[in-house]
Amino acid sequence: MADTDELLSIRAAELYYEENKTQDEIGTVLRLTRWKVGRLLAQAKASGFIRIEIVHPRARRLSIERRLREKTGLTDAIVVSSAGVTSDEELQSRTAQAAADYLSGLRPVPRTLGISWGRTLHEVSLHVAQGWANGVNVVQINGGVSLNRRAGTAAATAVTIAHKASGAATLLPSPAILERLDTKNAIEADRSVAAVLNLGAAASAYLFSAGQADQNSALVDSGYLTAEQVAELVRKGAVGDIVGRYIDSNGNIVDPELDGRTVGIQLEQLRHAKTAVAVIAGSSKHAIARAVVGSGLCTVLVTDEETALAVLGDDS
Amino acid sequence: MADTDELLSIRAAELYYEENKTQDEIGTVLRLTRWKVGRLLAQAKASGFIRIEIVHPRARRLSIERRLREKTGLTDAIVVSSAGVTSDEELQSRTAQAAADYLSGLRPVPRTLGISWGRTLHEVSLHVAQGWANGVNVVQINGGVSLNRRAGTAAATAVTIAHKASGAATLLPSPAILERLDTKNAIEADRSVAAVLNLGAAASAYLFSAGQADQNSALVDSGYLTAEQVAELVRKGAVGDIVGRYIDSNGNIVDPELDGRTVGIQLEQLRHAKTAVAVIAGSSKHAIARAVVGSGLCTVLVTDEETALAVLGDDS
DNA sequence: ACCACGGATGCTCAGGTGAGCAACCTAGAC
DNA sequence: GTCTAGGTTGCTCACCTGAGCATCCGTGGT
Repeated sequence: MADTDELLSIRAAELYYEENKTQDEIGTVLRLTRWKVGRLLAQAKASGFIRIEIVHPRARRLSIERRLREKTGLTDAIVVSSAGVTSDEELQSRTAQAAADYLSGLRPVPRTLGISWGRTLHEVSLHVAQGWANGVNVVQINGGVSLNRRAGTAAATAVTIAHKASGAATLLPSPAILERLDTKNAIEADRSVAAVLNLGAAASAYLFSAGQADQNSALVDSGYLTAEQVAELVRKGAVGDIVGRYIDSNGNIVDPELDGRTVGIQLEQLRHAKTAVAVIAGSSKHAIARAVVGSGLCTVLVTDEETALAVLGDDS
Repeated sequence: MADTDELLSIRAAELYYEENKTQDEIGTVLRLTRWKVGRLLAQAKASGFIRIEIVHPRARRLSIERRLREKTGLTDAIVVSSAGVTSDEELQSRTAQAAADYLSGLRPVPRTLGISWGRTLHEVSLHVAQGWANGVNVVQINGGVSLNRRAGTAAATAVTIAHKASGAATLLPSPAILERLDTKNAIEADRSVAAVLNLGAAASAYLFSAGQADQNSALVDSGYLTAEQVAELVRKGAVGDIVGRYIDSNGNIVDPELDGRTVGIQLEQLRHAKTAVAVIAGSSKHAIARAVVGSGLCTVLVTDEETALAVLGDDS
């Protein structure tokens, strides 16, 4: 009987959703009362046989967003749907788009926006709409100018976002990581650098991404670290980096010595920020995303469906 | 504007389908009238952004079935959904189940049912429900006893189906293909074989599957043909076989000489049958399915979603 | 044989929703 | 400036649908 009912509920669902017949008509076809049909349909839904997906690059998963807000202490969460996505690139592009959208809608509009740099942030900058705000100044919060492969990408990111909001960009004229601690101290003490760091520390909102801890990291790519150094960090528990600083799954600095040579905003400053938007997408970044959210390094997370589920601990 | 509307329709769809809010509530959230929301929703549906799938082993694709009936001359078509299917085996199992279901519901109940043999048909026999009919006699319509690897599978298929309908099974005591034409003529002339062939020719319904033309064919497996012979048939245009006879994409016999040595029902007899049910599933059988349906070799097709679309010519 | 009980069934009724229609903008032609 | 055609908007109304409720039925206990 339960078996018959299950089969019937499937037949009813086919007629209802595929052929869009009315429950009454289905009743006639299957020789049931329309109330029975309604109950079968409800049963089919409850059993999870009916899957409704919104297939669109801009589609979001509100239910996952809600769960994220509730389970973690996030102020807000944006989760893009991965329905119909085939490549990781597409997923990252969708997420970048969503981050750009979120930035445009951010209220109050930040007077100063602190940003990091990287592939993700650059893509966000491209998706931001012209005139998304009026007079937002953008300041880089971690070092890294001009060493990376396509020189100027980091600068372009900040400039583009600022320009599209009729604001000015302030670049941080320093490498991301210095080889010697005293060099780092010296450069931080330099007036031009210190001013930018202070500006960054006082930003009204932050937008940053994260890197996974492996040889594909942007820091390796840019020549600040070697693949071996990253492997060593992983051995010490690193799951990835944000603003150039490697953290473990609890959000703690993995290598204080290395961190001491890293120029940019302190994690504690991010942790105490009113608005810190992390944009993290892709299957390789589940661990770092979990660490960032779990240790309160951001107040807003923009991510993809799978990463969001990983953060929630819903994956196997 | 069109862009804004598209985005709005996605937002509306999220709230409607994921959060199941009412159109009125959505109107309040998005600052729209409820009619506008209704139109956005309709637009989202029309644009194909809303995908509703019924995820269940017994789910069918009624819309494809209808198109098949309309576009081809089929009396009936059963198309199982491939939503959530990962392996070809699962797809074939679902299709076999559907064929068994169809057989049970076939009206008028056939007094004599002619069947072929093979992996697919065997699986159908397992899925047929005990007592699916009362007093249906089953007769094999093509040769092939006991030569195949697991001897007796062909016989078991017929016996099982007959037994479950409280009927008797009549086996065709002959190889599928003979090496010499005169041996074939002699065996056909033998009274015990001729009687079965006549019985098969007079069956009130037929149920058969199809094989693809490659080295994985059941006929190769059973030792009736070598892989080289099949390759030669393919060179001549063969796309697969039904009841042991290889046909090209137009449904014509590929090799009349070989066909002359094949024991079993003639294709013309199938073509003129009132009820001929073909069960064909799996990605490797798209071509043969198209040939069978296109040349009127069956009146009913039981298949999977992808194969059905291939038959309709919807694939690239 | 009788009764109590849980689950299924059919119904009422209050919303929710889509089709169809009139009013209204808007943009271009003259 | 005026007019017209096409598209959009807000609305009515009839229909569809889900929640809640009374009833029925079969089962197991006494």
